[in-house]
Amino acid sequence: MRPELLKGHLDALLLAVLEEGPRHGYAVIESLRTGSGATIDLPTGTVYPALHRLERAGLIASDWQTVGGRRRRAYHLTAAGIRALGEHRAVWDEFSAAVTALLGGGTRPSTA
Amino acid sequence: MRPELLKGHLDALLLAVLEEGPRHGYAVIESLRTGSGATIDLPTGTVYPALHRLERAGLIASDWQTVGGRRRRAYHLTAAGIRALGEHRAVWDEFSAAVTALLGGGTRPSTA
DNA sequence: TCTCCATATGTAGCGTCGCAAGGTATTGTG
DNA sequence: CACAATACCTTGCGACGCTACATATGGAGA
Repeated sequence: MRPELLKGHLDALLLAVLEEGPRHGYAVIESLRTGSGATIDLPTGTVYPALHRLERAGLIASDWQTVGGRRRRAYHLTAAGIRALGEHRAVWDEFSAAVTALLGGGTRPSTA
Repeated sequence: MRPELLKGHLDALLLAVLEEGPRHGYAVIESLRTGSGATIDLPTGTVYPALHRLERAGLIASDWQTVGGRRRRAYHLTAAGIRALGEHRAVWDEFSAAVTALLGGGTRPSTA
């Protein structure tokens, strides 16, 4: 699928994944892929900067761990992040409803 | 709502509106607003360049009209545009299903 | 008549942000 | 010793929606 479709929705997805529990970057990518049926499969160059952005914004926080000699950075939601996730969900509901309505308005043949 | 959410979906919406019948730019904006319950309310600086892009891509075509002394440019779908709209619908279905699944995965409290 | 708004179209430049590409380091395997 | 998998990071590009501005006509109101 065209990648730019994500624009503006990435933050919501990252927050939603972290709501299920703390994850490090690599694991976040895994969760997105499995949770979406392989539809959402993001490169590290997309996810890591996005996580940094969210941390800078105070929506998530991180702790460094060392597991088997490898350094990991585990992210978890902050209170502000939980709030933001709620807003994102509301925005997504409204946006997706609007787009679905407009796209289905013509002949909607697929639903048959 | 945040505007960048549209990224990548604008073309689909424009094609869908034009599927209902030929429209000029101003009317396209109107149709999007009314068809989405005022959620999708786009500035002309967004819509006109997008229509030009779609025409350059061969997905829509235009005819100049003069109605009441005012020049209008009426756009209509081409065969390629109809095909593209179908693909856009499929992509949207997959994308929105994936995002909805991921966003609802945690606690989904709103649906009660 | 003059002004102002709605209609109707257009462009230039900016900012955002996802992505491709490249880079570092460790553990384990052959 | 080489190579893959794990795990992290950054630079720079490109796409594209938006703000702001510019232009022109018709009709309503002062």
